[in-house]
Amino acid sequence: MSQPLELEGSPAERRRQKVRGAILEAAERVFSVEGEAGLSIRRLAEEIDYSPSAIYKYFGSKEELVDELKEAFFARLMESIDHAVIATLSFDERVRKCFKTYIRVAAERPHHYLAAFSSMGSIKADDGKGEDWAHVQNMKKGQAFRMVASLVQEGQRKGEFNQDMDPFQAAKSLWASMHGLAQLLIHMPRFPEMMPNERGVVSTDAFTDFHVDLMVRSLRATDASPKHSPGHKEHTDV
Amino acid sequence: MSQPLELEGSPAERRRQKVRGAILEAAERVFSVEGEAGLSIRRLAEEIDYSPSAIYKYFGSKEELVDELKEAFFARLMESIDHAVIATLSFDERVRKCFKTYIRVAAERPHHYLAAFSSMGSIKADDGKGEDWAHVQNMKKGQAFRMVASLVQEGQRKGEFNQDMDPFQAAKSLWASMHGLAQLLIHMPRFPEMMPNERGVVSTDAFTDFHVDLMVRSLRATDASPKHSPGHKEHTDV
DNA sequence: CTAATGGGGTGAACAGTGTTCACTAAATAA
DNA sequence: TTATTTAGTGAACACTGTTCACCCCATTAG
Repeated sequence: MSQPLELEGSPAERRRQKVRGAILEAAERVFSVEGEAGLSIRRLAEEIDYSPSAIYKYFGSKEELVDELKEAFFARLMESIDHAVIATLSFDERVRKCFKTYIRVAAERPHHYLAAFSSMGSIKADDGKGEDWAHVQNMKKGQAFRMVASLVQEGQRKGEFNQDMDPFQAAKSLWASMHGLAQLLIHMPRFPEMMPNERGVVSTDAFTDFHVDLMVRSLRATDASPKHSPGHKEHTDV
Repeated sequence: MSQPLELEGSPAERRRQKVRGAILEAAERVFSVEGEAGLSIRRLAEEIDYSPSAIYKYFGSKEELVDELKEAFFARLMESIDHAVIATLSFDERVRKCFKTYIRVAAERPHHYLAAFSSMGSIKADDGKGEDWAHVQNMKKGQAFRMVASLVQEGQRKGEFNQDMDPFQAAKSLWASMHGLAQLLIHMPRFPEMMPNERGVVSTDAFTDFHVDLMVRSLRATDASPKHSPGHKEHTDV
């Protein structure tokens, strides 16, 4: 994945990037196991044999450092989904694979995923200006959304999905459902086995399949007339 | 809500409970605004005019104190849902009200809700023994689940919901979807207004309605045969 | 080739945090 | 009244993120 190759720039710059890389690498190592709580500047400094204050020559703050870890994680998440979706043929399987990959990757790197969704501590101040979540929109240019939304649109064109909903609103709702399961799986790994009133324990994979199945069902075209649907279909291609 | 009345027990015990109550009250006050991050023992001590170490005569640790706040919150959440559901007549509206109340209360007390779902820091060690989430099962005796599960069963009896699924698995899935939206609303309050490609901003209420609508749709009976459903119906009444 | 400059690296310190512990002082029990 | 709990205290420990004056050396300017 990471290509050491030849660091570009002057030898000074190369040395700098090398140290910077070492910091990030060590940070990633402890963060993936112990999370932000276990990642202290002093410990990090010890791990790379530098003084704590040295780290501040490379990163303005701990938050800045962790932000870089989160960003890298999100890039990998998107990459995983892209990879999984591209290699899938049937439309139905493509949709399912997209959701399942998201949930699986999130559960595989719990600390990264949780950190990515935490304004942490004092909840992000809503400054009124609509940029409070600009990072999501910029994040791979909102690629995740466009992908899910376009899958919804494809389903609508094929007549498999309800045409009476806005694909973007649907994508947001689907995201919420994915996010919810991911979060629960992280916080309580035994969640899927809970309340098995038929014989046999339900595995994480099996429950994820079940959840995704419900998600897909919620999109299906039905003859039942919707009571109130705040998403009029507007034929804007994505 | 809170009834001061006559604290039971000896005068000594009464005084003790009074101080304990003052601590909890002050803690609740700052926690609801600033969350666990803003709640420090020293600040709390200052607020009630005691020394920091005094607090440890009443609570074993900060975590223990916060746990009590969380528990109280969950009790209120359940109460709100109960209240909302009982006062609703139509089955369809009852289901919707249940989901919407959960999401609304969660979003109204973001710090409490987030704290309640955080093993926080080093993710809860999975000791193999199945008690890792016992607190949820004990929490009002899993009342929330039984309520949702029984709503699902009612729908199945009425023929409105798909009979080919286990009500408990469905309840878990629905919980995940609720939880996901609640979480997203907390972390990005402007989430509902995101990507409005038809005219007009989508309010939180409207988007919640939309999401709940998809959740209900996912339960609806269809003639389409399910591909793989890990929830065989077992007629075990709840 | 020498001299000045900039920047990597350092230890000490500041302001916090949760928590413990020896110690009073007061209220209760005998 | 005496003995024994027990609420309350201040100081300290071991942490945390972060800053600051300083040193030293590599790179660059003259």
